[in-house]
Amino acid sequence: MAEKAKEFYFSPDAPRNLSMAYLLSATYEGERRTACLKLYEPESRKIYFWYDNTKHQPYCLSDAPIGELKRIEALVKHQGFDHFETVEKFDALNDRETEMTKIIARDPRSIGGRPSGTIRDLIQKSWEARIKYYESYIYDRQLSIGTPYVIKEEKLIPVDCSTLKKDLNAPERFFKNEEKEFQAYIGQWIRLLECPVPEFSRLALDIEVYSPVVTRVPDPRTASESIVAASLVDSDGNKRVLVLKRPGIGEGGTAVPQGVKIEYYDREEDMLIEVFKALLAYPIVLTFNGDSFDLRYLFHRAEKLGFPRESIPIRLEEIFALLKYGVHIDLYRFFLNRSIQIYAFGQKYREATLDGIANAILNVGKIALEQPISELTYTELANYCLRDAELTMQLTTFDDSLVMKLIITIARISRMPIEDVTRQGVSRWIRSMMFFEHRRLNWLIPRSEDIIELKGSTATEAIIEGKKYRGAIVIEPKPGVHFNVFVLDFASLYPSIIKHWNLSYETVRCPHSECENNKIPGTPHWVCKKRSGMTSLVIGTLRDLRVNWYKPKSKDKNQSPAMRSWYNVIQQSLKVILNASYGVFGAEVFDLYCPPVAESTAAIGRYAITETVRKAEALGINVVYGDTDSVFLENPSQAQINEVVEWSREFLGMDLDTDKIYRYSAFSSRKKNYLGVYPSGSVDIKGLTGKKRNTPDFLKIAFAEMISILGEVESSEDFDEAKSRIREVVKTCYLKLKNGKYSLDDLAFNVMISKPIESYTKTTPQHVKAAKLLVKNEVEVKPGEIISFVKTKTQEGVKPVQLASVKEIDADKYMGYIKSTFEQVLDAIGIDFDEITGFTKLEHFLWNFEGQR
DNA sequence: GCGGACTGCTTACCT
DNA sequence: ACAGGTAAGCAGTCCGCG
Repeated sequence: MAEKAKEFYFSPDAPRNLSMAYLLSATYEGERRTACLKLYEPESRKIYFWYDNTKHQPYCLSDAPIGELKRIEALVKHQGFDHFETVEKFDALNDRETEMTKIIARDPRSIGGRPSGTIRDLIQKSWEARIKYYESYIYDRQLSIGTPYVIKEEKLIPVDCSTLKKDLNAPERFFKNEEKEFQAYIGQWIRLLECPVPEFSRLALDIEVYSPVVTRVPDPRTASESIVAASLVDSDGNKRVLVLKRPGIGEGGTAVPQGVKIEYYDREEDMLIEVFKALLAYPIVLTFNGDSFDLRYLFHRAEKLGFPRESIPIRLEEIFALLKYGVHIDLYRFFLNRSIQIYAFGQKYREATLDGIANAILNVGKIALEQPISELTYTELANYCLRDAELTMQLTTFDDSLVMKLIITIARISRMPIEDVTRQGVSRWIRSMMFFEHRRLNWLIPRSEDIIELKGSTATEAIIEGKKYRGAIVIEPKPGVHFNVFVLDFASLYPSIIKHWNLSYETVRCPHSECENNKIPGTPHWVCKKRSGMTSLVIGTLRDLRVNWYKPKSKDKNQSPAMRSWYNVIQQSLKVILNASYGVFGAEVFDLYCPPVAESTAAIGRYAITETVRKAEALGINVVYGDTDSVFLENPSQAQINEVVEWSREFLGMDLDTDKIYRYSAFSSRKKNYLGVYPSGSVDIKGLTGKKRNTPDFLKIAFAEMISILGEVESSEDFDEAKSRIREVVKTCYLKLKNGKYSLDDLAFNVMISKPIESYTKTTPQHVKAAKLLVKNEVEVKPGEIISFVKTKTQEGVKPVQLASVKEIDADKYMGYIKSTFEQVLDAIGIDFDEITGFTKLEHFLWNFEGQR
């Protein structure tokens, strides 16, 4: 077995000379004790390993001089200790140059990679000891993940991307008004971001496992059951399904797609070898939940069947499953990332399941199963398994490989290996980007505890109990209908503030007494006047790039559609990073956590919007609403707008733009709750129940009908007609409800259960009650699932749709919902719900009477 | 023992 | 494991009521 497995394992060491290859990831190679880079060469479509030959070694830093450290016997005798060096670093926190001792080790685990007995533990204070070795390597060598390199005589040399794309030298001319240093810096970013991205040859993998108990998901740690099918779909369109022969199973059902032929195996071992061959044949392997299931199961199953470890091309970590040869991307983890979900895909999908995401993005779902896996015919099993791999692949191929480009772009910005960038959150991306910058400038990376100790905590009080500091302001809406409303907003407010006010962990509450008068409005904090902050520089640059370069280019009709969409990917990636750039400073998990920075940003935001409202009102403009970074102005003249915008640029130093214009907008007295009708008649809806995703479909549909009526309203006179049409909509809806015309699905509330059922200890919300009923009926319920339930007249008051019948529906409860949903809008346009429906007590009686007949 | 006022929990949303 | 602010509905509790 070992021999057979070994024959397909090839050694991908890079040759002495290699033409252009893209750097995808970095790891530590334990046997050779060096950093190892994975490079993708697009011509051969192979991964090559390049091992460090610059004698780079792992290290951490100490503020004690060498002489002092030499006296620590356990340190100099530590088996991982190599030698000391003295280095100069800039200590930004204290604004001084400082001498540090580099404690250089033979292997990374000796520094801090073990629970105990590490070098880190032997010294009083250590710096940069918690950075993974391969990260440290990337930063020290200033490597750009996702960009091309060549190898010449074993040396790794970056390719100048402007030789690949001529106009990459143009940016300096565009940003000619900026300072020289800034121009050069922004130019570097543009060359990094716009460097061409190759097509990546890749494979999607999915496996199916036999399960004796239908309701139990097979456990990958024990891997006690057979893998009965595996599907392999690649980016060239090749599709394979491998199926294990089992007694008593036959073919039957819909045939597998044309061009696909089921490959049968008598022995599971032979099938696994075929899967492993495929894992070694592709530079990138995609799975959906492969970290926790597919690759983990394959690994343990192979071990169980007697495969020697070295013949298994998978490297298991605690939570991740990586590949020895290529790069494994677990799309489940990538799509689960909140920033990706919200900012890159605009909340298109709710549940992070293959079925949920594929349905939302690709309009295709998984194959629905009528029977458990173990009872399917070979053909049914093959089809099912194949679909999963197809969907997994399509999640990276749709829109001209949007997802691959997004991943590469974020990897470029964050300086993170592809494996990490697809598995970690935005706070880790920003951490990595900032650490890279520290090493570029030879700054000491500060210790988190030192930042907290020096900068202290926050000074403002949050409105929400339990929060750390005060956030944004929402301006009280002026209820009613307002025509010709201009919405002005600050282009990326918080990043602009960070740039313009020089905010950074080292500049806020800096050590200079002469800066203390440079106060941040609404706080006791001050900001440095002598040095420019690193965060301010980095985030400011990314902001300028997005606002002044990529966003316009993504809409520029002179660019080809392909280029526009590429600029859009870059613009989106920047947005994801920028949106989180303020929040991370208020998040404990962030290594540069600095509450006064986040607090100051929010405080300046409040200052900016309040002053803007004051200015607008002083000019005689009616401000009808505003939230965080926007003001809604009723029927302003162009001259008035110009004046506010001009004032903002001069007085606040920030760009205020007209974001949108409404023919009219309608507010109730509720904040974050309004509708605005564009001149085209399309309607912008914010926060209204009728649009929320947990609202039953029948209500959403009726609500949409009302909205389309309101979209046709041109002037205040039109409201009379609209009113009577809306009345009909509500009445029809109510009648259909009473007459039982809506199906259970129409009536279902769809609420996500965010925790395991047992952890709802304080209260039992309705969706949890419904979930409990499901569990009672042996339906598994997992966190993150959407529970669909209807309101019933039964004991619990709710029932999951699967178990309910139309007869049990509590129509009165639903009537209350119709009322509250419509009221949010009717309030705003000055119509009373009971008046519009004409529901006098007598009529109520009559409706009920009719409903019963 | 009952119902209204209140608080706290939970979800979904806005920026 | 980016942040805080807001709305809504329901669960559960308190309190008055001869």
